[in-house]
Amino acid sequence: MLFMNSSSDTEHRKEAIRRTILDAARETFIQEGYRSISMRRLANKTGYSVGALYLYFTGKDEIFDCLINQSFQRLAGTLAGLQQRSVNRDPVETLQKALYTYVDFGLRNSNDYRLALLIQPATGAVPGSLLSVFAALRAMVGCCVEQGRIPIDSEELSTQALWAAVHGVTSLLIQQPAFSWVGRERLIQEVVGNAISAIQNTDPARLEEITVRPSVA
Amino acid sequence: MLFMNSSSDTEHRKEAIRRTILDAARETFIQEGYRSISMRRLANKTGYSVGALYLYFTGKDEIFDCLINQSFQRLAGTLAGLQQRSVNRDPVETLQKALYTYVDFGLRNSNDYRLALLIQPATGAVPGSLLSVFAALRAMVGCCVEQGRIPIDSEELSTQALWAAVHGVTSLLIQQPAFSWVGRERLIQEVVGNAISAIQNTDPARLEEITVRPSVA
Amino acid sequence: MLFMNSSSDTEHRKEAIRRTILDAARETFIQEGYRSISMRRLANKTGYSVGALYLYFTGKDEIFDCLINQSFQRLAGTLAGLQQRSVNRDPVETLQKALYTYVDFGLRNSNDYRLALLIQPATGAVPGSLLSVFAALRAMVGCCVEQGRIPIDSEELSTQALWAAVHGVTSLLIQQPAFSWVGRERLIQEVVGNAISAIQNTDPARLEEITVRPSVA
Amino acid sequence: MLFMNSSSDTEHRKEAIRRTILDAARETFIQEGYRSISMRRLANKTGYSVGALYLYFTGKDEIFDCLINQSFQRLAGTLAGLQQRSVNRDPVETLQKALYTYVDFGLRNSNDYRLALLIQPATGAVPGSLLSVFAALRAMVGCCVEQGRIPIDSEELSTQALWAAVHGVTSLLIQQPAFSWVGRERLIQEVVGNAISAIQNTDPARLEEITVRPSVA
DNA sequence: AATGAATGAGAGTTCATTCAT
DNA sequence: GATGAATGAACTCTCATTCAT
Repeated sequence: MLFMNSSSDTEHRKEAIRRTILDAARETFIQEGYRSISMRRLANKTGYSVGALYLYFTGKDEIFDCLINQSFQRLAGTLAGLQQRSVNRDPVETLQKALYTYVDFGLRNSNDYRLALLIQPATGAVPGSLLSVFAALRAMVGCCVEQGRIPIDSEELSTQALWAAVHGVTSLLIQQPAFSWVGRERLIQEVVGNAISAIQNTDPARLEEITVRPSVA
Repeated sequence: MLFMNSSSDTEHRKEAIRRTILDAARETFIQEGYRSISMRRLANKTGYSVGALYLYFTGKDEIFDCLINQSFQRLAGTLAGLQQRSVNRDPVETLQKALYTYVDFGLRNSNDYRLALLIQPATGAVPGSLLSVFAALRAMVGCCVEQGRIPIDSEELSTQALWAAVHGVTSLLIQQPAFSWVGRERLIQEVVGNAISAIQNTDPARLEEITVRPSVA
Repeated sequence: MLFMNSSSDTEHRKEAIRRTILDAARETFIQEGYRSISMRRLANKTGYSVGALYLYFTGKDEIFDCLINQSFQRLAGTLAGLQQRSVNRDPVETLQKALYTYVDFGLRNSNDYRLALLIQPATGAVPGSLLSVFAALRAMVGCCVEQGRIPIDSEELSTQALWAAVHGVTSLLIQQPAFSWVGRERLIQEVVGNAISAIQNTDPARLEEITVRPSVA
Repeated sequence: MLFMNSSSDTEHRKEAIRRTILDAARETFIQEGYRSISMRRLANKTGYSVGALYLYFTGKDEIFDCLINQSFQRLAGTLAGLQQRSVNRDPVETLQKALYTYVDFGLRNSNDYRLALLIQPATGAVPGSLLSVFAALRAMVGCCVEQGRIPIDSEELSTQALWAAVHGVTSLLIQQPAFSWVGRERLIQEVVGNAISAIQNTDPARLEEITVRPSVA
């Protein structure tokens, strides 16, 4: 009886320490920029020795991956919750809310966002948590399609276009804070509004009209 | 008389060598990725000694800045030329061409694009060449406004929204090549098309409708 | 009465666990080479914790020493058995068999052989098990002397020369597998044959003839 | 004129420093055993910084390789000189001298010898300088064959057997200095004498007689 | 003007060993 | 008796930068 939960306890303790380390990593990261996270610095911040970090993570990469996944899983969860709570509401409005949520999330967790989307990933694979975020968006677009608010067959395309729109404004605001933006809010509203209204009118036929594709030397 | 131009000559020589170094840097950069550029490697490529690089540049950062500026000045120039050559054409169509040009440029010079817009700039200042690119876009939008194709007073806002749109699709395609995009071309056309049609309909009044702004915990 | 054997039991248990650990060590050792044995890896293989290893061994060195001794005790035992079973046979032939056995043993247990004889021993002492192997060889040479097949008084010298011969071919074949050996078997037969025939003719007088001893600068 | 030799001078200087570093490496190696050569320690010994070592060598491996090659090239050179100077002498006597020289070399440069032949080489390739040593021995054996002192067609086999013999005694004396050897000189003479006399009598037919090849469980 | 030499700091990672529990 | 946690020192190697010549 006494030891029944021992392995479970161990797991819990281990997980708790992993969280501690990740929190410190995130903080260091926010304070000093992504450049400054070295295993040694992280060890100092956490109070652990360098070697101890390797007891909880296989290496630096895993720490980075965990940071990113934590963040984006939170976003994906928020988006999923949003959809569940809005089951009888206007799906387009819900989608719009989701886009705002996405941008807000990026701006509030700009370091994670940078880490996940702006820094060349070592591996070419798309992080699972990012796919979850995309999937959540796509599910919302799917609702709109079901209710006839978005042309059929454009579900994937429209979702990708929406992603591009919100990512564009989010990353520009993060990476170029010194630019003379017309108010952040106003720009965000413009971009989100444009994206939402555009996909509602997406007409495959229209695409055919555009034949001009310039080249750059 | 004999030495009158000496300082000018010196300047010319200096500038020529700077160009030589930058060319080698760009090439190395393209071949091996921005991560692998070290001053030593760059010295080997150019044939100069490591120390010599510091005679022409204050350090690694300046070399990077120059690379970026060179690239974006080229883009800005291309866009300006586009406008000049399209003086009697439909300004919206010209603008559309410009957006495609922007995306193409980013995809073709993905290393430069990454360096300029996706990697945290050491200094907060926006590079001048990037401002030039933006200014070129804005000039085109201005033409549209002049001809009544875009609502008055939304010039700055619309340009920023356009930038966000093209930057969004460009950077996603660059950074997430492994994602299962619906064809690149199709996505680009969708995004550009959406952005163009959206700004034509931008209605300040519409913005007021949107009052919902969610928060993320 | 109840506890009389407790210390003996304890000893038995301890010894059993030591054997378990050594077996795992040997296996790891064979699979991954001596370089890769770390206490952590060994702990994983055995299922024990790292700390537990230190309850049964004073440290890594003792584990290595035990491994070596185990192996060479096995060889010494094999050689002794060989002699016992060959009590009425030609002692020279038995000796020859023993030499082949030695080489075979080295090649088949190359990791142990490397560990014992090719890697600088931490302590200067000759491992006891190695002395046993030598003693077994020497006993066989002694038989040959007794039966007049080898000149008297050269027993120790001859045994050492034999050892040198078999060790030479064994270690070269182990350490330089890439060398273009005339077939392994052929070389072994040549070396063993040479050694056997040479000691039969060892003539102390002959040694005196050799007076030339060159020096290397 | 002034700069004509500049690259040559540079090369000379570089080579000189390489030698300095190698000397220090050899010394450290001799004093503290092969285990203790780390780049840091070597840097301390030489007075250079760690990074500086990498200006002259590509890494630790190259330093090791150079140490080994230096030594064995010296041995190969000595052997070659021996043969040249003994052009009209008894080739067997010259060969005998060479074997003594080999053993002496190993004992006097025991660290190099250990490095080259007793420590598992990282790469499977046989070092070139070791091949040179073998080639020198083989040339001498070839002389003996030419003069009818050694049976024809056994040249390669005999040379390998000789190598095994001298390597055996050399490495045993190096690795087991605490063993109760009958005097070093006496053992060496026995082994070399045996080897020399044995190859003179090598008879392919004899090999056929030996059919017994035991196995070890 | 130009260089080769040199450096110190820092990177990620692994290790044998200890010890409170 | 046994463990999980932790450490500190060690490892090889790379870097941007400086400076005497």
